[in-house]
Amino acid sequence: MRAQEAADGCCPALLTSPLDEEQAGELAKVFKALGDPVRLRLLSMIASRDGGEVCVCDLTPAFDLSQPTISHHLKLLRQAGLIDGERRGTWVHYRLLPAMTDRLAGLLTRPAGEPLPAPAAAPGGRA
Amino acid sequence: MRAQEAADGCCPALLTSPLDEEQAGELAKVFKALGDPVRLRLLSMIASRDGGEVCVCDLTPAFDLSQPTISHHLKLLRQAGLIDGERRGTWVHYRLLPAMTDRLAGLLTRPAGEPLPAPAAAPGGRA
DNA sequence: CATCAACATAGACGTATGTCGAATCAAGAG
DNA sequence: CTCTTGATTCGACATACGTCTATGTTGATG
Repeated sequence: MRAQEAADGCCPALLTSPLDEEQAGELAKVFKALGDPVRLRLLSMIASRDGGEVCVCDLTPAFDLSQPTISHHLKLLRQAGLIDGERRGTWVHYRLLPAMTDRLAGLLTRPAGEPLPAPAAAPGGRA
Repeated sequence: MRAQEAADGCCPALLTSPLDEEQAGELAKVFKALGDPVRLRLLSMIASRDGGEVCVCDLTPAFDLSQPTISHHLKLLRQAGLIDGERRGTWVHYRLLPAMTDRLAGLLTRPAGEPLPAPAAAPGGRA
């Protein structure tokens, strides 16, 4: 399965080797799930709970959006493998799946020994 | 936990404290820029270059897309603060801006001492 | 069984996004 | 100056996305 991650140690190595087309597609889904302010806040609220679980009834009132919309965003986060939900009685509790965030963090972390790209000689006024 | 180092400068601490609405909007733009397979591969190709710079003429033929489309994606990556471009003579060279990827990596990295959410372990009342 | 509350799903609608071809701008060669 | 090559910008279009209202499903309660 994860054939090429062994080549660099762990993961698909976004920053150290050109990304495979298939890997790029998989990763894009996850990043796309993070590419929305509402979902980012939802993930943040879920992840920062010490117990690790948050009831939807606690999430919904924090936004100025309808309940189905929140439910929709939670579904996308779940489909991206970032969170998981479980029904307990009347309420549904969501929790973070740290495996995915760990993987992303690893992808975006430069190897320690990697030389930073030498900055251009004299940055001028243009950005 | 003194999670947030600065209001807008360094580390909004996605996983340890609820994300601010404005921070979420800013972050979402960056993640949205990463939420496309083509852009992920472009970023990967640029970042993995040892010299740190890649000519557009090297990037375009790697895709089955028109040159304007590649240029469009590069523009989005640049607007997200992930890469920067510089024209040298006929060709334009792009390079990674590691500050942004470092920031994202930090956001997605859990603090070492942070207790991982135990999967349905605590039967007691939730806080 | 009837009813209510918490979430999820379905369909609809406006906007954003990815893509293209054509036009335009920038730099070098004849 | 003109012509060619590299790259961005522009205008258009199909699709995807975020949001809503309406409806369905699940579980608790009387």
